Amino acid sequence: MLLYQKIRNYIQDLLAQGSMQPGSKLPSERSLQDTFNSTRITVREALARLEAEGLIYSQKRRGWFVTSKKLSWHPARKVNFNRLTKEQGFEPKTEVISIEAPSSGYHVAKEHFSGEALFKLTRVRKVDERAILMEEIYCLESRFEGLDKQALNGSITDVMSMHYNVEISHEKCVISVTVLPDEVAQKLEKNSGAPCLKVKRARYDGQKQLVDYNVEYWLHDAIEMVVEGI
Amino acid sequence: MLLYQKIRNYIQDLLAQGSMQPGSKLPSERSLQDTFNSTRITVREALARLEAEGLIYSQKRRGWFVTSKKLSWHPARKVNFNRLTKEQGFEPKTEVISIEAPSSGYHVAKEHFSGEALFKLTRVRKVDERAILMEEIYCLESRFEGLDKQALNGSITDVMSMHYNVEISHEKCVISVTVLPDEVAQKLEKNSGAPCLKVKRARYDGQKQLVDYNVEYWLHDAIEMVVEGI
DNA sequence: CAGTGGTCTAGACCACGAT
DNA sequence: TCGTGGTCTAGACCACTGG
Repeated sequence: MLLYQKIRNYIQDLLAQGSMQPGSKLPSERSLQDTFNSTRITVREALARLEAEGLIYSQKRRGWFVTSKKLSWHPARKVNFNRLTKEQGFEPKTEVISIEAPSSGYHVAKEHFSGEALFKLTRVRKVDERAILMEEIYCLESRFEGLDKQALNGSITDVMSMHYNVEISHEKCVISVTVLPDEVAQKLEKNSGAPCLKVKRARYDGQKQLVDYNVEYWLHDAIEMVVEGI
Repeated sequence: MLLYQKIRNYIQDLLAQGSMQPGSKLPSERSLQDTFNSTRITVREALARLEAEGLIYSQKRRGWFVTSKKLSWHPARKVNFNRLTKEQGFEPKTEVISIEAPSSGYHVAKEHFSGEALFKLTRVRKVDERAILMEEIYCLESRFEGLDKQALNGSITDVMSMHYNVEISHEKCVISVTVLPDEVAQKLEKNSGAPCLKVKRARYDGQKQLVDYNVEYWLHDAIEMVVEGI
C-alpha cells in the first residue's frame, strides 16, 4: 500500500474510533512525519486527500482540524439560515462585511438588472464559530431605499418582506464546484485554492421581476444540498 | 507573487487566449519545470489548483488536458441523459458495467428497501469520449423481473415506464462534494482522490413507493447543477 | 523504447499564530 | 520566541502510455 494511503488510513482510524471530536486538532505535520519516518510532502499529500474528502480542514498556519457534521441545505427553498442551523444543532452567526451602493455599476448589474444602480451586500456566515459561507447579495437601490440602514445580520427575505413589502415567489440556482477566489479565501480564513461550492441564485417576485441576485461560496465540507423535484 | 501562482496564471493565459482548445494537451510537467526554472512539486501545485478550479484535468499517466464546457444538469427533474447532452452539443455514450442480482442483499437494501432482493445496475456515462459519471442503480428484483435482459444503455426511466408500467412522480436528491472512491476512480480513469459531486437520489411513484435508489459520482469539473424552486 | 505522471526523500526558508 | 503550516529546491525510482 502507498505510504500516503497508510497515513490517510491512520488518521481515518483516529476519527472513526471517536478519539477525535469535531473541531479538535490533529497532530502537526512534522509529528506525523516522524511517526511514519516520512517527509512533509507525503504527509501533506495524505492530509490533502482527507481534506478533499471532507473529513478534515486546515486553518491558515493554525493547524488541521476535524470537520463537523455537514449542514443540510435546501438551495431551492426560502430558508432562514439562523433557524435552519439551530434546528440542526449548530450555533449560527452572521457578520455583515459591507454594504455599498457605488455610482459605478457592478458587472452583475449589466448582466441581470439592465444597468440600474444596485446595492451590494457582503456577509459571512458561521456555524459554531467556523466561517463556512461568504455571500454577495445584489438588489436594486431604487426598490430598497435605505436598505443600508436596516439590520442586515438576519434574513434578507424577512427584511424585504417586512420593510418593503416584497415577496419572493420563485428562484433559480446554478451550483458548481470550484475554488475560493483569493479575496473570499481570506475572509473565510482559508488558503486560496480551497475547494468550494459556488451557488448563483436569482430570485423573483410574483410578477416575475428579478428581486435579488446572490453569489454564495460555501466551504465544500460544510454543506450537503437537498433537492426535491417533480 | 508566488511561483506556483505565476505558473497558474501562465496556463490560465494559455487557455484564455484560445490557443488551447478543450481536450487538448498541456505541456508536460517537466517542460513546465524547465520553463520556470522550478521543480515538479511546484509545477504540480499549480496544476492541482487549476484542476480544483475545473479548468484542466489529468488522465492517469497520460497528461493534463483542457476541460470542456460544463454540462448543465437538473438533478430534480426526470431527464434523459442522451437527449440533454445532445441538446448541449455533446456526444453522449452509456456503458453498462454490470447488472447483478445477488442473493445477499446490499447495504442500501436494508436501509431503503427493508431487506428485499435487489438489482444493482452499474453504468458509466461519457460525453465526447470522456467518462464523467459512474452510477449505481438499485431497484426491487420482484418489481422489475427480467430487467437484466432489457437494453440498459438508455434511459432507465423509459424502460420502467414502457416495460413495467412504472412512472416516477417524485424524487429527492442529496448532493455533496467528496472524492471518488478508489474503485470508481479506476472506472473513470482518474486518480483516487479526485474531487467529485456525489448525488444520492431516491425516486418514488404516485403511491409514494420507492422505485429506485441511485448513487452517482460526477467529475466535479464536468457538471453544473440547475435547481429551481418554490 | 522513451516520455509521462505518480510517489517519495531530505532537506530549506518564510510568515504567521499562539504564548 | 517557538511551533505551525505555506512554499520551494534538487534530486530519485516506479508503473504505465504511446509510438
